[in-house]
Amino acid sequence: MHIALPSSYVLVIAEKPRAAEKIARALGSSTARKIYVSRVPVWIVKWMGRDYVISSAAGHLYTLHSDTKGYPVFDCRWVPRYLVDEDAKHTKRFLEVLEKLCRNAYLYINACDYDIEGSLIGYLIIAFLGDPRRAFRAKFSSLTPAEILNAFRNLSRLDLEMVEAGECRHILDWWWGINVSRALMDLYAKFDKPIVLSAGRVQTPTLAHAVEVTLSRALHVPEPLIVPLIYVDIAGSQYLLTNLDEPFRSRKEAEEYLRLVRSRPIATIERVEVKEEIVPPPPPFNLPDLQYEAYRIHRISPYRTQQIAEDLYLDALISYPRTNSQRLPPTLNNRAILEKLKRAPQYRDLVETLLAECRGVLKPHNGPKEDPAHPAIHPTGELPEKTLPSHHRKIYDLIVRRYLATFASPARLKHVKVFLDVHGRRYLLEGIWIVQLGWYRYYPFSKPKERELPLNLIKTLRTLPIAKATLRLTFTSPPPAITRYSLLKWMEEQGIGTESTRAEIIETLYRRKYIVRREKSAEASDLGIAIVNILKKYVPELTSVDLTRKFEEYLEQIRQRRLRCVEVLNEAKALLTNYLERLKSMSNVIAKEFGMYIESSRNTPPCRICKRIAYKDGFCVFHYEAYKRILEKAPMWRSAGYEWREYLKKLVSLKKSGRFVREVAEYLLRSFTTISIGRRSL
DNA sequence: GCAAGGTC
Repeated sequence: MHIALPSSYVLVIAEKPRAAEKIARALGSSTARKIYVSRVPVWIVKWMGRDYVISSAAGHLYTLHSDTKGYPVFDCRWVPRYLVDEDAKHTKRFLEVLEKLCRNAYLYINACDYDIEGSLIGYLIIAFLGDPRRAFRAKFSSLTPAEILNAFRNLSRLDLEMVEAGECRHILDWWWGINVSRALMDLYAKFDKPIVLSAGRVQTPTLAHAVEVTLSRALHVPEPLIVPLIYVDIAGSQYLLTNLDEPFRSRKEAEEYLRLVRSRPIATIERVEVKEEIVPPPPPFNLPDLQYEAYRIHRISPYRTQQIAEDLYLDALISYPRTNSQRLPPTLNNRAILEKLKRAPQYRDLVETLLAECRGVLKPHNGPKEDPAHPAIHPTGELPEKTLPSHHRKIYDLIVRRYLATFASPARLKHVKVFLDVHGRRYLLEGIWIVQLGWYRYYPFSKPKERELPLNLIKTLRTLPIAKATLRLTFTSPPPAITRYSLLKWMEEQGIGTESTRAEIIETLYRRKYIVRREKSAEASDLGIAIVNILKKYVPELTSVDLTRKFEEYLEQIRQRRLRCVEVLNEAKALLTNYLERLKSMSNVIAKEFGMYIESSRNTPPCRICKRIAYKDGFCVFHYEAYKRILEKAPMWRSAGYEWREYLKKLVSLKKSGRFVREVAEYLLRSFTTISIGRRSL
């Protein structure tokens, strides 16, 4: 059936099709009619006696662009995205439909998400295709009918302060990012054959963090630690105690302690703690929680998880995944979803147990995080038509189980902690029981490992006999290696990037080969280290999260009309021009600096160990730093019983030694051998 | 080609 548009109407512009639908249903309830124009959904409703046409963008339909080559470049302007972005072809349809709809509209309402980006997305459409003088803003913080109706009954004027702040943010990011990226590529081309490089307000601080972790691992000199291993005997079984005090650094002291323990092998019970813990069921998933669990349990990267969740969503198996909400709305028919899930053999028993357990009362254990547009991720109850690929199946299973678990009863644990004293040092013996399985039945990935202790017997005792006491030599560990997930978490903690961009920005760092896989984890590459060190020296702002903080302050001032965008831009332009001129004038020096960090057979003079430029004492920056640290820690190792040569050998064999440390230790051993053989031959 | 930000 063909439905004609009214001859004149109020045009409502939402940010995305799903929001348009919510608005249409709120205003028009059952009378809302939907048509498709070029596959873009357009809703027609009558509300308060007026005709409304409701359609949507698909995120940003315009982007900043400049035709100017080289740098500095500041002349970017808004252009339709599909013209300059191969991956944005679909935005053409949306833009053309809005262009048509704008022609017969007598009023425009910007009903995009009520945030800085939404204000800008809607404004640009109205400014380019409609008329801002006949436009209003609808402000709602959730897409519930009540909020939407309230927003439309109380329309605001266009929020031009928000628009100005949004545009300012876009331009600042573009100026900093494009200019510094171009400068880097230019400089690199003087060192080696040209490659694509980039830098930006979010990616560069993240890379700087990756570099810091990588270097502190690669330069890690393990320190020897001596830990007493004490086994107590309880009713014929042996239990290893956990050390609560610092390990010994000196072998002599540790051996004295051991002699003391063996001379009187008794542990005194200081205190026995018994605690019941009630573990509430988890909230349903939002996207970050799902990404965290997928990585923790299946080692699936955050980016991949997001892609898989989108696939599952497009297959109608789960709800919209790009949500920050940990809440299931009361309107959701959980009963119906569970009944449908029951058709899957692997969930039938679980669902039946759950329904029996909660006697049909399905109350989700909602979390605190909310999202204006979407509920928490949940299965729709639809079942896959064919077998899902392995990773898809794992993600789907996580979502289903987490959804079931959120309705289940709490789990109950019993913790027992026995605090002991052995000759002045403190130890712990721990037991844990699952008293009631609760939600772990549905979501076993969080179930703790049980460890039983003869508690009743322990309660009657004041001492425990020591069955065995020895010393174990261990070594300090480097910080854990970076992973896609640890970077994502770091960005979240720092408050840089957004929900939908973080995972992608991390992929950019891998694509540029700034971060590379190494064994099971990842590390910053020489290229990544070079970029960070060079930018730290010449464009320091870009390597720290402070730039984001500065932007945030500026934008807030613009929103309060205490500052104008043009003032902020003038300041940024002056600063950047200065930096870029310096980079240009120093280009020969900087080209050489790449050789400090990146191995190349053309580097002269080379390091004694690798093909970087020698920096000091014949070593490159990294091997020199490692050499310095090895010398610093030598006394500590001597007191643990290692003379110089044994120390170096141990550094070579230890897995915990940093890469540069091991290479220097190998080198020192090698040159030591060469010298002694040389002498003998004399 | 280069940013970061929306969403498909």
